[in-house]
Amino acid sequence: MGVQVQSYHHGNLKQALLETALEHLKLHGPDKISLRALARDVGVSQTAPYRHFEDKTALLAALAAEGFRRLNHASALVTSPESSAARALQLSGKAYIHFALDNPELYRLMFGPMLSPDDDFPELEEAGNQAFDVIVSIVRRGIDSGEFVNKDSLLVANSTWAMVHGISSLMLDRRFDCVEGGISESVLDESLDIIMLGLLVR
Amino acid sequence: MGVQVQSYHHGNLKQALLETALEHLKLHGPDKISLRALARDVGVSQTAPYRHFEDKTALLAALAAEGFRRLNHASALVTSPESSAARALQLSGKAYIHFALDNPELYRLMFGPMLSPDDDFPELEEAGNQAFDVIVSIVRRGIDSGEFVNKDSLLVANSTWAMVHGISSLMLDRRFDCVEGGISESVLDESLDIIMLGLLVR
DNA sequence: ATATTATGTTAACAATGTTTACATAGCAAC
DNA sequence: GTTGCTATGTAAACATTGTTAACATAATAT
Repeated sequence: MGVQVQSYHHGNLKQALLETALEHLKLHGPDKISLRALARDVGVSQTAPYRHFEDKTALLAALAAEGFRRLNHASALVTSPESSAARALQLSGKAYIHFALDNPELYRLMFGPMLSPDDDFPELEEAGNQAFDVIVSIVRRGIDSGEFVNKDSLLVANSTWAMVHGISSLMLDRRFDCVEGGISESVLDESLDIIMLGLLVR
Repeated sequence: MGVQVQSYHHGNLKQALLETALEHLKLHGPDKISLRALARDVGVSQTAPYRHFEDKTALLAALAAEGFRRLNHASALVTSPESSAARALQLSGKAYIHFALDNPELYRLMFGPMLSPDDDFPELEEAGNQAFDVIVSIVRRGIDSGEFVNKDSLLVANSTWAMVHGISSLMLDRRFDCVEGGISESVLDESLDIIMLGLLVR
């Protein structure tokens, strides 16, 4: 027996903090996250988090980085190298938007004002860049294969990301018409079609 | 002479609070705004704001509404009924993005997580809708004149807004490549061209 | 075994949002 | 004009938060 009732050292506090923070994010917005509340939930003193995160902001940044990694994963999963670039972009975009709608508060944290682009969080920056790279590589493939217009691939990727992020963001704010309490796949498809039309060679 | 040194009643506290709040927004992010600091700056007790705003959130909502009104103004100003819808949309979009870049923290407040779409602020909602209407009316004109594809005008307007908002948001987060310390007009034009290409009848 | 480092705790501080009770001004009715 | 009513302001207090400083304990290396 000898169940480990209480040990002075938690053992995996950093991870535990991030996980409960993700839980809290599902309930309230990112601005409502409190270090002390996290510590309470994990069952540790209120200053313990400071052994693992310099700041509250640092914890939020780690959270956002995890968000980008998951977004990454979600949008990269659906693409297969066999399909056309256009189809890959469409599927990837839909997966992206669905991720945002499924994790609204996490997404708001990732792009919200709690994390200023001025402060320096390499982990966050890299995860964000990788999310962008998913789009870039599909766009490059489309340009190389002649499917897409022959414009600067970074510009095209940026525009594509802007479109997908814009739809996600407006939908989260209920400023993009969608079916009450859900999302209409056809609306999504048609919106994505509009940007794709600007990309395709005619 | 009898200069009015101190009067128990401020006279125009609500407006004064909003104005200094806009000042504070230029310096720090929306999450850094403090009711007490505003009261201090205006020279009034820390609880006086509660006579004019139920909440801190209510003040932020009023601020965001003012932001939408200004955005509105900025993006509607540049459109003239004589020009083509395509040109109007391009100019209006550029004005929109410039507004976002000129008022980064205000824009972040307008779309940030401090204001949940769940809570009810009629003033904010109306101002936001009017911003949308600017786009809708241009899109309608383009569809009616045969310039734009004959799709549902709300869908097209939504997509257009998504594009413009996406560009703005990514640029504010420095996730959209642009000239260091400024914005490249040509990048902006080309990005907007891409969405426009999807709209134009071919 | 001992020293060092990593990790956790307690106590304290200043700042904030908010509520309650009280004070004063402006104004309308009599 | 006095009397009340309402709008607007103040003061005091509370709970909560982020953060720091000083101390305690565990894990680890020497």
